[in-house]
Amino acid sequence: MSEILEISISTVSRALKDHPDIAEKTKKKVRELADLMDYEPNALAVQLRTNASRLIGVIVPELSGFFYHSFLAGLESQARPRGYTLMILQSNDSPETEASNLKLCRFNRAAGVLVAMSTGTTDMVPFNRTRDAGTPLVFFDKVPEGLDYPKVTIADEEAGFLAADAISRNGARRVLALFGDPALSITRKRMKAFRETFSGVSPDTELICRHAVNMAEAEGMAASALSDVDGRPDALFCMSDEILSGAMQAVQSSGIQVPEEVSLLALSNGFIPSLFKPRITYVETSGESLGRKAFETLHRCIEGVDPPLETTVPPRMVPGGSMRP
Amino acid sequence: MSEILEISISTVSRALKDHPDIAEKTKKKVRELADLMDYEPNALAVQLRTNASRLIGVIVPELSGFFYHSFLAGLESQARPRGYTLMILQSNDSPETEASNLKLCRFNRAAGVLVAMSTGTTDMVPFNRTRDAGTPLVFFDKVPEGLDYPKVTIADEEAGFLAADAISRNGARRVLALFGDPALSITRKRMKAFRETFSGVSPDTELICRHAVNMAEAEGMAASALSDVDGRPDALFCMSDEILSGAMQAVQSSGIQVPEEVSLLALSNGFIPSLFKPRITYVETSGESLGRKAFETLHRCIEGVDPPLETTVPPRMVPGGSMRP
DNA sequence: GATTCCGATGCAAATGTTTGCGAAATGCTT
DNA sequence: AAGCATTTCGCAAACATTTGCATCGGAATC
Repeated sequence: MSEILEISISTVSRALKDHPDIAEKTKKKVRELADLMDYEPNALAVQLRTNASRLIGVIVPELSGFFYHSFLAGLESQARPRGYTLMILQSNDSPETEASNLKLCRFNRAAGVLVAMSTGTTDMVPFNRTRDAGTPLVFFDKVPEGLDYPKVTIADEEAGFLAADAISRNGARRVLALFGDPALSITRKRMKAFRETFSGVSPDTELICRHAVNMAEAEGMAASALSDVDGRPDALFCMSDEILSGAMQAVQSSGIQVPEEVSLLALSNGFIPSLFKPRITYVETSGESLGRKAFETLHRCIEGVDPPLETTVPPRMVPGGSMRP
Repeated sequence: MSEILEISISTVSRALKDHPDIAEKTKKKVRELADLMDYEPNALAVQLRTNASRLIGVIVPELSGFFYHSFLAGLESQARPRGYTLMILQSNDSPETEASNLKLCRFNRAAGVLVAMSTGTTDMVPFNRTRDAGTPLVFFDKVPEGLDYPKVTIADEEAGFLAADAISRNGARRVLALFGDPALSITRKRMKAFRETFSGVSPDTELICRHAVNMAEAEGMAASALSDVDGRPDALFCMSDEILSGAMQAVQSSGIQVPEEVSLLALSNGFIPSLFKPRITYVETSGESLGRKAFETLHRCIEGVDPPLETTVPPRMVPGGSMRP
């Protein structure tokens, strides 16, 4: 270090951190030399000593896909300026690699961990273990049922409500609503809200709810419904981008006109709906906002102030041209 | 640690690493106790001592884009099993934050750094600085012109060739080819190869090349060409997902039939083309493979063996239904 | 001129590992 | 039984930094 060229060693440390104990002129000298030889303190040593890293572990089921990416973008945009850095791990929907990812976070002494649970995870032990190790843990998007951990999610109920309200006000008579995997709490919540507001607000509209577990299934369901000459739905709702992608295949194949013959509404991040003409009207479930909120609540945990246990990001309607006026 | 319960301290270290010096029975005892009290060595201390972290810095212009997610997914799938972990940083296409990201990588003693350069970066000093600090550095996708650093890219020339060849063999008479920002080396390479093979293989086909800098521009160009009654192209080429997305808006609006009235071919990652019916035929420029290759060459650098200076991932035709048979 | 006090700086311990080297213990050979 | 090799283990240094406490010089006070 610089002490060879001048004097001392701990003085350098203090000078760099602007400690009041040391004289202004030596501070100045140290700073000058420091950036002359562009000195960079060894983060590992610092973190070892202070036992506080600036790493945030992020565990997601999968990295491909549009949602988590916008989430990461939002998260990074918040974390970066505060000096935090993201350590990204994907668990491939396997509880085992999820657990090993958690282990990796502990191993690296992450300042905090953000996790979107894999679909099949039921065992909370690995999570409790990292919490007991003193690492703040907050869930997002795919969250566990209990209330032990802070969670930040899209306001699924509100999104379901908004969607159902818009469709029923649009005057639909028969609507096909496609949902995702019923094992996920997101789909259960969205579906519950959707059904309830529907039966409340326009009880005599025919509502068909189906579950599709992937794009292909969604396409199949939409195709068979659209080809049904007598009972063809006049409105189609898709609870996610994946479902929407599948359904759109069927719509395009069928040659049915949007919105003249069928109205379309989706819950989406916004990207997919903008690919089609007319643009699909959607209720926005913004990954970016989710990322920002997630950082915010994790940051609170790290700072030691208790964050709200449940925070949600509000959805909003984004009009396109896929619904009859 | 466990020495309180038994004996010694460095023995524990050696036992855990299966050092030949220590007896099998004590190894066994140590291991048992270790996972009984699920002991996790402090990565910070280890890395400080050995001066070798398992962090790979990844610097990209932006996280929410068409391409980098699949890249990251491929990268992570390789890095994870080898015990490496990803630290991702976005530079927002600003050379300054790019430089500060590089600094962050040095600061955290990253084992290696992967970077896709920002558009406007010309100053190589920050890069040289991290190289001089002993951190292996490899570029991917958006790479600098010189030959100093290992680079891994899509084989742009080959992709351009494949596309041009397919279109001309398809019997097009008039083709509109939409390219991206001419400032990017990717678009220059793709366009050069495209034009050259075209003029070589079917010199009397009319070829119109245009540059669009974003989705909206691409839409505009495609729209005006498609609405030109006399000179409407019978084939449309898009050099990227972004361009394709824009062009598809125009195609859908125009009501022109694909592939009966116009053939369509794109260079793409594969996701966007699958959203439309008929599926768009495309030359695959796989982000995942790029990610895997990128890890491979960086890994070689880290291990000290010299990697090839330029490696490319070969494109391949993926037939859809958007070209006349 | 001695005591006190204060501002400025250095010492050394501590963080949790790894690792070269030496020591103790054991076994084997004469 | 002594010498030697071999196995098994502990000591201590090193990694780069932070921080409580001691020290040192000088100024101020009496």
